Amino acid sequence: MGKEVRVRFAPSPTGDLHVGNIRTALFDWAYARHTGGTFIFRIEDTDTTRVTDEYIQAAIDTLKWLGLDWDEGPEVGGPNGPYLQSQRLDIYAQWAQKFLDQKDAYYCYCTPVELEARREAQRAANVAPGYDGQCRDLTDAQIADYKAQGREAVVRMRMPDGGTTFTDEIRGEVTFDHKFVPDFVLVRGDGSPLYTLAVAVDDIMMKVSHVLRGEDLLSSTPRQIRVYQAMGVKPEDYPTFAHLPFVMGQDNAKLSKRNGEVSIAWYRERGFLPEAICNYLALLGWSPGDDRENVTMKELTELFTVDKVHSSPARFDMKKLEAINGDKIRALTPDEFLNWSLPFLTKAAVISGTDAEIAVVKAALPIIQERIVTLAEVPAMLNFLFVKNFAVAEDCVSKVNDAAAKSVLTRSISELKKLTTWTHDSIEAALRSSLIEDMGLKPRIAFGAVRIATTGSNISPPLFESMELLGQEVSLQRIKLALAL
RNA sequence: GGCCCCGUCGUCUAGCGGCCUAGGACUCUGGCUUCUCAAGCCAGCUACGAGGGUUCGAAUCCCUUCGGGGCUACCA
Repeated sequence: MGKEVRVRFAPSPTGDLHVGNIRTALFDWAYARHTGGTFIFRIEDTDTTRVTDEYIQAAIDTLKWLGLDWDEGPEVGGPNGPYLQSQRLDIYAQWAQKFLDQKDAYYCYCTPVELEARREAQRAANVAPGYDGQCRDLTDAQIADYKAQGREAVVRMRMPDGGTTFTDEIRGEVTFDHKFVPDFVLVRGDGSPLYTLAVAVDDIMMKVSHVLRGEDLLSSTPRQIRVYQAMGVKPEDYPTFAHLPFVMGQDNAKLSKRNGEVSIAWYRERGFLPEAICNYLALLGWSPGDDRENVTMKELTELFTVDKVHSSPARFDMKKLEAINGDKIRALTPDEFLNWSLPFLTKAAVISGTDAEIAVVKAALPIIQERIVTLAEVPAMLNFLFVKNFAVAEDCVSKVNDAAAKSVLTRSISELKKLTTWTHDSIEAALRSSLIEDMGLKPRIAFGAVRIATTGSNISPPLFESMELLGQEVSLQRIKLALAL
């Protein structure tokens, strides 16, 4: 109550940040912003065999792209740094030594092979597997003997008898009996710290007040609390825990490459807007409490509270993400839409980026804004305006080379040639009076032929607007070309 | 196996003992609109995992059961 809110997002970048990570980051960020607190970004890179600099940089870029700005962390610094655990090794070593001195921790000389054998035996005997405490009270002679054998020692935390009970903001009171929380390793044989040591130390030293993280860490909470105790932290100064439900894949398994793309970079390339991703992810495990679904980032920070977070896992649904992305695209201002679209157009080589091209794009975007779901569709939608070697799509040729279509196109040419003003209104008026009224054709038949001739496809943005953008000369050229098919 | 978490339409959710013949959104189906595709509008389909209690009354509280998930590392 009343304590300063400090939340952290602390990923271990062993790969690209995925949907689940980002949902956690989003909630951390939203909570910090909602409360006017501090959002800390910390990199948990104690597992040097799996974390790479590339992944760390990618994580930083992804958070930036999503608009999840942090107050303390990489690049921005802060008073509680450094924010990369790999740069805090001496801190962990000091605490580990203190725990050793206090007899809260002890050196364990068991080898991985021995441990595995004993665990196997425990499983076979149907006993809870876990460290059996063999090295808890070694004599000096035993230690000397192990050392003489050249054994490496890990530092292990002593779990006292009893249990740990804490209140999870999302799940309520949770209790773990220490019978099922074996003595755990704090420091590896090579002297490097483990997650269990580093998180706890950092959360305390960085004055983290609220730990919102994935529910996979729920059962590691008693171990962290044990470290707090050893650090001499008073219970009222422990962070508040809130374990977020998982984001699952379609088949109810943890999200993975197999059941849906998980990397945020993938969504970025596919033309999803950061705001759409955040909006959709916010709805996974949280709701404003009413029927609102479309929220901006700003509204999210205003509405987000932990008590509205679910305790049950949610399945990721691409269709709904797409629907929201479409909504967000439609809500873009013309300039925003232009800025988001340009990279996709140049990457697809539809335009090279000249001012003249951009002017056309700018004029054309309004007519496609409500017909696309992702930005990746923009190139295909506008390609007909820029294509050098225009040709009618294969599967559409048969629709414009019959007698009926040819008469439509012939008449269109003669009518359109006469126009002295070339606007979608004048084009429509000319075509309607000649093709529909004079020739008595159904609009979809008549305009369909013109559409294929001018845009090359039976699916296109609105016809008359498209022809206006194309210009009189090019439009006529293309219709003549179709007539020759 | 043990420990822990979770369980409302296909999916995301609203629901905190009577307002629930369970509401919204996405998907799907049908229709309207319409120059194609969209968008928009209307309609429809479909859910409280099961069984016991408690209560005048339960999706809401309790128990059991079944199902799903996590952890059980010198990963995080």
